[in-house]
Amino acid sequence: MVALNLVSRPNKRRQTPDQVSELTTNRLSIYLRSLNELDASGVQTVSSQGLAEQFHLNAAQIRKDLAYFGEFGVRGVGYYVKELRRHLRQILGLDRRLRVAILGAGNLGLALADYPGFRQEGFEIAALFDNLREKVGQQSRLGVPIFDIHDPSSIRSLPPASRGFSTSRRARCTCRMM
Amino acid sequence: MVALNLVSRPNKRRQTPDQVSELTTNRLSIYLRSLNELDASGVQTVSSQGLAEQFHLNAAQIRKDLAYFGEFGVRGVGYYVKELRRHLRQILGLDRRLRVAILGAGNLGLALADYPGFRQEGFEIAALFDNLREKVGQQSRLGVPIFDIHDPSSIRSLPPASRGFSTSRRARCTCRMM
DNA sequence: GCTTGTGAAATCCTTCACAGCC
DNA sequence: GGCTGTGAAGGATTTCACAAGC
Repeated sequence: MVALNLVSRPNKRRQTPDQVSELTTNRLSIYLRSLNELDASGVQTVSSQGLAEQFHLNAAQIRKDLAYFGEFGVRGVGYYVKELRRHLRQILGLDRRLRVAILGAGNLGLALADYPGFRQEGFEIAALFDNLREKVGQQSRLGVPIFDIHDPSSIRSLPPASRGFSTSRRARCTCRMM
Repeated sequence: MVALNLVSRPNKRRQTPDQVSELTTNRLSIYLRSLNELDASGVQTVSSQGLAEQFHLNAAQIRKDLAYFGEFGVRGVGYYVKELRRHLRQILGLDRRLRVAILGAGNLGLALADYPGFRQEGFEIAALFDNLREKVGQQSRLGVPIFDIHDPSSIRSLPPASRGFSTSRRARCTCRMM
């Protein structure tokens, strides 16, 4: 059993609005993936049309999604990839390290804990939880410690800088990889 | 990098409708998870209200979602858990074995390939793909074979019964676990 | 009594179309 | 010329409210 919170919703009330639709924020994380690639390929600017074609979306929708958080584009030019990427990471809350815990330290939990792709995106897998006594106290190959799922307070033994989880209400994982 | 297709959308045109909203089908798989648990606990019937409270949803919405595919409920009683579960599994296409491939045979891919939870839900992980020469030809601990990602035709060596994948267009994974 | 199924109303989301700007 | 930002129109989804049925 695995719990992860990868698609971090924006903080309520960041720079703008009352309520951002979840559909919008889901798309933002899609745009961000594309911007990461464009940036890595050295592309400087991209138009809403360009993004739209990639994802079979409507260009106006993309502009609306983005305009919702500010005026990031330049008329006649499009969006500067680096700049938009920075903005999206901030809007999605990916500009700070996000500490995450994984429930279940079986093969899957251990593999997820050490998966480099998460770290790369700014997620810090800070702890594993399991209900098997013999696992508690152990750690993953890369050193993620395993705690007793029935004794959440045991996490106190973590150094304070690593505490403070954003726990998702349900043990449910909604992740997009690459 | 991992590609999985867990939330199987219903076949276009099963028993009813022109177009089922993806929002609806996503919720169906949420209901199904709950029904699995209720069934396992021996609960016989559940009302739309009962389901709604669990997920912070509107009871009318749940009734609409379900009524879209037929009249599964009984007025004054609710829904029979076993029966509704069977219907949902059929609607979501989980009543037949679904063959799935995973791209990437790293730690994560290998752990996913052997994760028992998938099999349990009727998914058969039939193949792994990787681009590392030394991995091709190997297999996971439980015997899922690894193929060359650059040579998809190599999958021909699988016994015919295991062929025929539903490939997702993008290497993207949207899975909910438990 | 309680609960479903469902039109109608309300709300939310997407698309169009164009003014405004580079 | 090309592209963004955005009001308005159009669609879709959700919620309300209640008739119908057990």
